[in-house]
Amino acid sequence: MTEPGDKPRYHHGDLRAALLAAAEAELASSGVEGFSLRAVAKRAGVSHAAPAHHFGDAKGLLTALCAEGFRLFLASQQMREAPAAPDPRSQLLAAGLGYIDFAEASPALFRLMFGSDKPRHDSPDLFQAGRAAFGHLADQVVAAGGQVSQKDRISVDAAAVWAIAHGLAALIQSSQMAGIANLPPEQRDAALSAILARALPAPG
Amino acid sequence: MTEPGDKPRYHHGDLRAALLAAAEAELASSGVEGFSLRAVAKRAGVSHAAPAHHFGDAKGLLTALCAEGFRLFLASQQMREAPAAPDPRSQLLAAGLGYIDFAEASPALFRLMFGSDKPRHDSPDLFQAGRAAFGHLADQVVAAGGQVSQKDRISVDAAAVWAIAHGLAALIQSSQMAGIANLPPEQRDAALSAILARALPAPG
DNA sequence: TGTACATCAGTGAACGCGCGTTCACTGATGTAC
DNA sequence: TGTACATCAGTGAACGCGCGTTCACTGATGTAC
Repeated sequence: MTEPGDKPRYHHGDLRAALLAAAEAELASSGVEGFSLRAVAKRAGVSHAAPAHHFGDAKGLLTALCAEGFRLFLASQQMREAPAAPDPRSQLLAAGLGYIDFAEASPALFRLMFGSDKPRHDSPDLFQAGRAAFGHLADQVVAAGGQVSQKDRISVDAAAVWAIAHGLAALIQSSQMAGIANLPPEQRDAALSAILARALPAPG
Repeated sequence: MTEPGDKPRYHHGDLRAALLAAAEAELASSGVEGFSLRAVAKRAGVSHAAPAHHFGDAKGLLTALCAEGFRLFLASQQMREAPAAPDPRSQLLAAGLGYIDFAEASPALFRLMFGSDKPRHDSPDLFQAGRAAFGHLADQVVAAGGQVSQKDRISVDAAAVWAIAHGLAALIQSSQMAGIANLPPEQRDAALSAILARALPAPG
């Protein structure tokens, strides 16, 4: 992506990052199903063979974008936690709101992460990014007094919080809960918090 | 789809239904993103121009399949209700289990219905089928003592039940809750019911 | 019952399209001496 | 500081592929008389 005043240079400088940004924009505008490598390259102002140098093939680019998505996803949760009250329960509800914000703000990315076969789900980078995002949620559940898995089993507390946040996110993302999503921000947040709170065992 | 012993006839008889069945099978084996009209026609044993007579174009076939999916989705909920205890609370939990069963049994169809742009979401047939499925869930919530929307607003009760069922369904469908999904059937159902029950206000 | 004819359902060849990938290339960069 | 050279990053033309759609056609069906 050449900045307005720049001379186009043969070597880009940081094409990898520019391609990821272009891919995110392209995904948002064309959706998972309409996504193409050539369109991303065009958006980044580069020949369509260039991405291969950085990502190998098309799946590689989508995999990297998906991992990036999990990092943004985590950041979205943390963005809500910062201004919230410091008690664990408030922090957990805030994380839930951040979870939903992300799905609403980046629906195509959300779909890529949770409903697409295109990324390589066995990629270590992707695995680690996903792990970090869900681990954060699990930590919040524990802090709020819930219990989380020993070994691979997940507790009812953690599963309930996760499921309800994910369900709200997915339904809003697919325009199936417009009644709530279209409320004024404060009412929206209050309604979502009330629903999220159902997942918690004891009313703090 | 010609039965083993049949002579292939020029006129199929009920190609529309056969194409829908082939489309469902093709979707299951190739996924939403790999779905193609030609593969469906091949699977149904028919030239790839034939579907146009029944569905217009590729989007038309996917739209019809999606509507069919909502009918199966409703049936899956009812399948669980039949053997369950007749009290409203048990019936609602059963519907939730049926909701999840469907996503697990037909993940690609679930994705087509909830996470794809390919079907025409303004199709009256599709709209009606979706409406019937969600209306059923809403009825269950009301019967179990919750309150549902006046006008377009949805109640906290209904949204919570819907969100938690949907979240469990979506997460299990994308292999992100294997810890629960892989339990032996009875434990699985018990765990899911316990989580679903969180959404309900009063412990009946 | 038989024939003519309109309508319908499926065929198969052809079309243009956008896609991901490959490949020989070239311009830019960095390093060794 | 200057030159030679290896390496890297991006180009652009070409490839083959599968796709959805179109179209003239033909076989089957149903109906009117």
